[in-house]
Amino acid sequence: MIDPRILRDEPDRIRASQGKRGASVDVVDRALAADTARRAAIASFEEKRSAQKAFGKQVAQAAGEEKQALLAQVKELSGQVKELEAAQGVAEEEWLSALKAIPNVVAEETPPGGEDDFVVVEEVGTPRDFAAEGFEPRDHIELGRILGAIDLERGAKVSGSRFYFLTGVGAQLELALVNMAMDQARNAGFTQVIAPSLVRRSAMEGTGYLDQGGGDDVYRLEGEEMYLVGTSEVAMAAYHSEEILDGGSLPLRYAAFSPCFRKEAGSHGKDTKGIIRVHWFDKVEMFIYTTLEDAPAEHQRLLAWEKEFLEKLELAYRVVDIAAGDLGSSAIRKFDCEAWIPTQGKYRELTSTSNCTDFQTRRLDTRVRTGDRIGPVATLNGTLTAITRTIVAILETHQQADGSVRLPKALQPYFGGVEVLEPVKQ
RNA sequence: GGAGGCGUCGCCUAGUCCGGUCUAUGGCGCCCGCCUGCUAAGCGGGUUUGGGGCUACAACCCCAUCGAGGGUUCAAAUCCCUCCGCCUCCGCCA
Repeated sequence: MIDPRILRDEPDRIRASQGKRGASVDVVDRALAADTARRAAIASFEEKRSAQKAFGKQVAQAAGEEKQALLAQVKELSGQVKELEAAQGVAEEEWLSALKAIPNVVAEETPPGGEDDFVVVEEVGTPRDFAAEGFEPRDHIELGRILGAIDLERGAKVSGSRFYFLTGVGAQLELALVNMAMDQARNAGFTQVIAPSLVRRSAMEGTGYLDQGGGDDVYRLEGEEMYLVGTSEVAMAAYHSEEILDGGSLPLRYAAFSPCFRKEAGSHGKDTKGIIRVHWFDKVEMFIYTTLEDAPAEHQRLLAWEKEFLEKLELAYRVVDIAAGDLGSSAIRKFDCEAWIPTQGKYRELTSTSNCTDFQTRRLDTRVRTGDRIGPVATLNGTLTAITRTIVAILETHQQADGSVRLPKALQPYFGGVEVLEPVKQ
């Protein structure tokens, strides 16, 4: 939810942002009108209410005939107050829904346009040239099979399509990656968190995931108002909801591990093979609470931590600055790190970091006290590692002609010093 | 899953049975000032949050806020309903 003050004082800033997103400006006019109507409704109600309260005091002191007379008079007033109160409620609701329909005001630096209008910020490392090395790379499905690391057949048998078992070195790989990510985060001053992946409706609602397409991508528990999170961002954003944080405690940096669940509705036919796009995966997510002023700098730090992790894994990747129209409603800017996937011959998203400013906290009612002033807090999130895609990139990038896979140096200590994963079958 | 108890403006607490003088009591903590060689003590004052009006986003006035949302009533912290949370006991379980 955007700051109502910006809507009132600088509606053109929002209109410009909508333009950059390629979205309609109608929502802005609707919200402005709703704000005016709301304030009028508040004024009428409060005026009558005040009169009623004054009357009430007289009633309390009066007795006998005088009291009866007063009661007769105040009864009508009471009816009016009720009506005006109801009208105010309606106006508030309309205002709130209009306000919620406005996505966050994109950053000045955010490229305008849609999905294809991203800007490549940098390319790090060089994709391996397998032709020059003289062999055809195997895809992660084949590698996962011969290493005994990924069992897709049984995943489908037990849970359905887009499910998998990580087995043997595959399971080891996940644990190593999680530990390496958590260690990096801890060394950078993060608080490590294991977050619930099942949340109540208010948490899911507060982060806005139910707005987008009515929550098409979100699993809901049958017969209960509980939801499976698609990212621990949901739990971590709700973590400090309805709290006033101490200004001195900022920035609050959390590294949260949780399973993530996505229905992947609408992506039928995309990435149907392997573990690039699955209904469930585990992830270590960085989540930050900080001041609005510091948010852009913190965003860069998040990006730097993501890059550090990918570099330790010796992956070739690029950083892209996502265009306005491709941002979620809560982000003002987003960077994706995309790793080179050899058998696809292209870069694929491995991590993503967003600056959501005070869009989420306003809705979840998280604020900060600085001195004697209470003000808004910014939240930012960034992937440290989404296990399945990280595994895909590692296996494909570091494979050797015989089907073995070299482990990146930084990962070896988390693997008992093992340097190479050897095939266990052909 | 069953039974019972509880939820008051940072923390503790009075008030809830019997609705109006609750503009919510008192203590602790914290802030400002006074006093005192310094400190402590003492004394005086302040200390929920959101919204609206007016404006310098000051002061001031108003409205809401006693876990949340409804209801009854001229009037609700107080009565009724629903939900949420916490605690105790039983059952079940890792």
